[in-house]
Amino acid sequence: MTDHSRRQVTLDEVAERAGVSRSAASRVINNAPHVSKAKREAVQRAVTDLGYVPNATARALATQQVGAVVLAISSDNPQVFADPFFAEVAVGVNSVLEETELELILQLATSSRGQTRLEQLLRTRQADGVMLMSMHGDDPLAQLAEKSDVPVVFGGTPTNFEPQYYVDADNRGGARLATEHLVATGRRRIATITGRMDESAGTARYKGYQEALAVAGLDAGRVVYGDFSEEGGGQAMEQLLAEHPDLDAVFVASDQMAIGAMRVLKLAGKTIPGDVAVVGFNDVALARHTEPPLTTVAQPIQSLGREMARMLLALIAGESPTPLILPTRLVQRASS
Amino acid sequence: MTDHSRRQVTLDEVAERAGVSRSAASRVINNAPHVSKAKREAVQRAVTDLGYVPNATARALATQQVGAVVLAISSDNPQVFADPFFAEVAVGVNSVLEETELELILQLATSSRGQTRLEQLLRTRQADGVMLMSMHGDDPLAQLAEKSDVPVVFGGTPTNFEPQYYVDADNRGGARLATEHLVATGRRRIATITGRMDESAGTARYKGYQEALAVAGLDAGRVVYGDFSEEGGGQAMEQLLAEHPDLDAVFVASDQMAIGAMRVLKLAGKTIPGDVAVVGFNDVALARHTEPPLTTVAQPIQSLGREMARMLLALIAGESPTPLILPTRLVQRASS
DNA sequence: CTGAAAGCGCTAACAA
DNA sequence: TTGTTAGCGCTTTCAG
Repeated sequence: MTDHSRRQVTLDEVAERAGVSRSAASRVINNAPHVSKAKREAVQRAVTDLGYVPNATARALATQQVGAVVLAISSDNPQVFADPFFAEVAVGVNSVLEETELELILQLATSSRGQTRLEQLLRTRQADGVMLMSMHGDDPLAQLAEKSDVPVVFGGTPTNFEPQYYVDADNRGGARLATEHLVATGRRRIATITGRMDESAGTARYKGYQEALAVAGLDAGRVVYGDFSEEGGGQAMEQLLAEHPDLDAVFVASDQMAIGAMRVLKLAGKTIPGDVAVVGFNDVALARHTEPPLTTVAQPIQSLGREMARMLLALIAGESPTPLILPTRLVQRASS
Repeated sequence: MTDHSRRQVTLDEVAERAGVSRSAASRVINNAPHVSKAKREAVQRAVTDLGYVPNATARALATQQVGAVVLAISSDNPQVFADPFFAEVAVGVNSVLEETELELILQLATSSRGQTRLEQLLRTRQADGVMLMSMHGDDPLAQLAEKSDVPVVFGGTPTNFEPQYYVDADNRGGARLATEHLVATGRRRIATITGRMDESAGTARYKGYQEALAVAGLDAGRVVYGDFSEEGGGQAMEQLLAEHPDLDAVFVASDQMAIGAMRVLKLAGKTIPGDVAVVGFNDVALARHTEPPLTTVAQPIQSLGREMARMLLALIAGESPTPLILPTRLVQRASS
């Protein structure tokens, strides 16, 4: 390896080596026009000879563009990251950013410190754009982001307003799919355990459930409100069993909750899917391994990340992309 | 589209508003000494009045410090991120960085583009420090990082050399723990399914297994080499069963593989842990939910991230921290 | 097509 | 304790 790595090679050095002015060198680097072929080649040679790499900071200062975008995850609960969801989104985002010169800055806003930083970032434009995944519905940061001067795209939709630019999974459609499947397989007394109703994923899935039952002309009254946790899913199932002992199926708004629910169901002596069919949501890795394996709704998580990044790029380029809703699909396994 | 430009409040404006020189203002901002109380307060007032936030880019250019560190994950396989491991490390890292002014840049180096960028970064100091998790042993990037001018701390250890600064989980100790547990519960014909031997986690866990058996005076010859995947775990178990039908326990170097192995074991009519005891490694969420629940070795993943970040901070501050090996612990469940 | 010169916003050495 | 003065490395008018 060449040992030019000691001190940084500057543009001036390149220019001198190539025997041209700094501006000419600059033009070549940014392949701008108005440079003779001869000079262009001389500069290129100097660049490889010297191992020149432009100083991103200086460039950022001169162009007033940071060269970095932020993936911000705002949540009141650091626990959410135990979920592979986050990682997969990041992979998707990264895959499209890799094609550009942009860096990816990660901003987990769980503590108040983290939130303050995100706020400042939004106010002072320390990034060229922000992708914000807000894990609870009425996040003040979400509002602030929407008003910000910095281009922002949302992952998922806040509950209290509809952002201008977002990409979301089709939670409602997925829930409808799941419930329709239950109807199609002969179930008639279909209950649901909802997610947190302060998250749009929670409300949307509940709506999907209602819609499907309305279309089928079935009663949508067997409802217990859950919290997305395994623990909570179990409790909800107990309550459901007590209030509606006749149920023959349950659509559970997350796999975690479904796992808890299945445990309770088995404890109560119910067979799955014989007595009660169960469908979950998310298709986490665990779903394949439950007893019986869990029918569930899969979301295109990596695509979500990818599309968020693409949308942000478009925004930065001055375009006006339209919001996106990505399709979900039913994954049938033995529990229904 | 909305006009995303807005002028930023500069230090000069603050200085003027406060009626002091720019250097005085600067000193206050960085709370340096040599400023009279009166001026200090005047500046502070101006700052809040104007809503001044320093321009990080300009500061970076002037100080020659980027104000950001990189968490780089180098792997030939984008799939590794499906693992929550990555997310948890990031959370740990973030938690300590949150206490500082440093940003966290994520660099997933799976594609050659990503690797090139990481290389450039290492060569040209576009970050104040790098945390490198290298997922396969003889990663050329690892060598490059070690030679780099930029402070680097490794997560896990490469197979082909020992870096100066690293934090790793005690894979060897964990494997020994697991195997000793098997010995202590009366098993005598203990097999192992190893991980990939081009990853240090793979070789270290294999060594731990060997050590424990050597100490116990038992035969350590029932070995099949695996690849950390569920699929591979199943195949390895088949081979093991064919070659060593007398085995009464198996230490499997990852939970994923253990799950595959348990499936094969059951198919072969073996009871767990009656006929064959099984112990895994990692304590993934799934381990709690297998049938029977999987005894496994837990690693302190978040701590790993936290300690990496702390070590990097120390390095940046000019200290010489010592490498760290974090303890693992046995989580006993029904499979052993 | 080419190069000189004026910044981008901040820090830091040096005088005063 | 103050303020003045150079830069940090790059981009970008603006004349030539």
